[in-house]
Amino acid sequence: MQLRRHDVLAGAITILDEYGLADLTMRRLASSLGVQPGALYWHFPNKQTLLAAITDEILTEAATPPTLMPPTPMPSTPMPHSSTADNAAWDVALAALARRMRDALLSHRDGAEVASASYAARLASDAPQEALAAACIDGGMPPHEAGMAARALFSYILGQTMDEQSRMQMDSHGALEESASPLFESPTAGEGFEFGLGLFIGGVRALPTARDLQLP
Amino acid sequence: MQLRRHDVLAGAITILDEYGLADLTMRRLASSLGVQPGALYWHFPNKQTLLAAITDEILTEAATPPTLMPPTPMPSTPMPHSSTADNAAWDVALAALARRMRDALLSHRDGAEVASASYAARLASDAPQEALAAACIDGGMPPHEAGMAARALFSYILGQTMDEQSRMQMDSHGALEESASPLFESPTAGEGFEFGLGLFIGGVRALPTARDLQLP
DNA sequence: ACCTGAACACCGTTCAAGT
DNA sequence: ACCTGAACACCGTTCAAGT
Repeated sequence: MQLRRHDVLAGAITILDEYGLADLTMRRLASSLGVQPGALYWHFPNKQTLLAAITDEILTEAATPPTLMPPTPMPSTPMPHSSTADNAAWDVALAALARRMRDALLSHRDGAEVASASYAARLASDAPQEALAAACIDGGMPPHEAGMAARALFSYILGQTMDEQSRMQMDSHGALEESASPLFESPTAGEGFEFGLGLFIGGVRALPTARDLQLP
Repeated sequence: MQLRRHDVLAGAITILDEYGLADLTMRRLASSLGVQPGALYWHFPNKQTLLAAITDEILTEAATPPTLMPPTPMPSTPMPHSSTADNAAWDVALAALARRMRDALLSHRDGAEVASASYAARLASDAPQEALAAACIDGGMPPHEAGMAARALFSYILGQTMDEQSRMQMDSHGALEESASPLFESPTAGEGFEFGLGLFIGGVRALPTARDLQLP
């Protein structure tokens, strides 16, 4: 049976989920696929690129909602409120997108760390940021600002989720802590993310006002 | 001449600035200090801890402003507006703190990446987040929310700065790009950071209002 | 086209033994 | 207390040669 690019990717994700990023080595991946290490380099030029492919696999689906198959168009029933071109619930859509990305990262061990490394190496797809930017544009933001807002929100999603995930790993791996100054009370799972997301969206909502004011 | 912990740290930062994180190996650091690799392990238990010490060195100073030596107390001149206990310019202070942290990270090659790794490993000091939280409390936020806001803002600072820094490195290392979809127009240096910071602070400012509304 | 065999040039970490 | 010498157990990557 010949090895296909997709098999390498799937094998890598399996090792990631089961043993974590530290144990995801090219040699270990090769032996789990019953192949010599060098064989992997026919399918991927290097490890960084393989990690970026994992990142895309994890996030790209979250960035493109299932297109919500219009539930078999019932031509007789007129949709209420569906005629306005401008999406009134842009904030709901933006928040939903952000949560989908967080969930996708959390659904794989060390997912946020892998993604962070891939984006730092500038090898992963910009689809997630573009999806966020599109939601901002739906909210009436000019494209340039939407791009910046999307990048800012995505930075937050990656960083915050990485933080949560490393906290999880520390907790499961024999937690002791609650030491000296635990930065006040640690928020429960997801509370911190939701709070930061709320701040961000509140900031976007306040933007038209802020433009007249003086930003600090 | 005996090696001291501080010398190891200084040597590591020198290699980081000159050659980058990829070239900062324990063996290379040892030979630059004229010592065997094993010697480093008397001063630091492992490489991760050394990297965390670098992170603290880079960020702790930025988190604790120079205390603004009260310019030789002139007891005769009464300070105008200085009697209010509540800091009215909390947003200015918060933004200034965030900028100091960004600047500190940018002042060392791969600084944001080193910090990101250290915080992911949960080995770096929480002083930066605590400083941000204190500024939020000065703005009237309850401690629990201030902690969450500080974590969120710090995640943003780390992520966005890492993004900028990796972009810089790509630009200097033979930039081609401006390819297919450059996520609209790339912001000029610092513009992206300021915009996201403005969103975040706008969100904090809008918090009391938002608490009555329904967050999405 | 896809993979093996085998090497190259490294890593981080440990630890007895020295001074 | 601080470091050497030397090893252990790995890495990612390359590349002629095979099929």
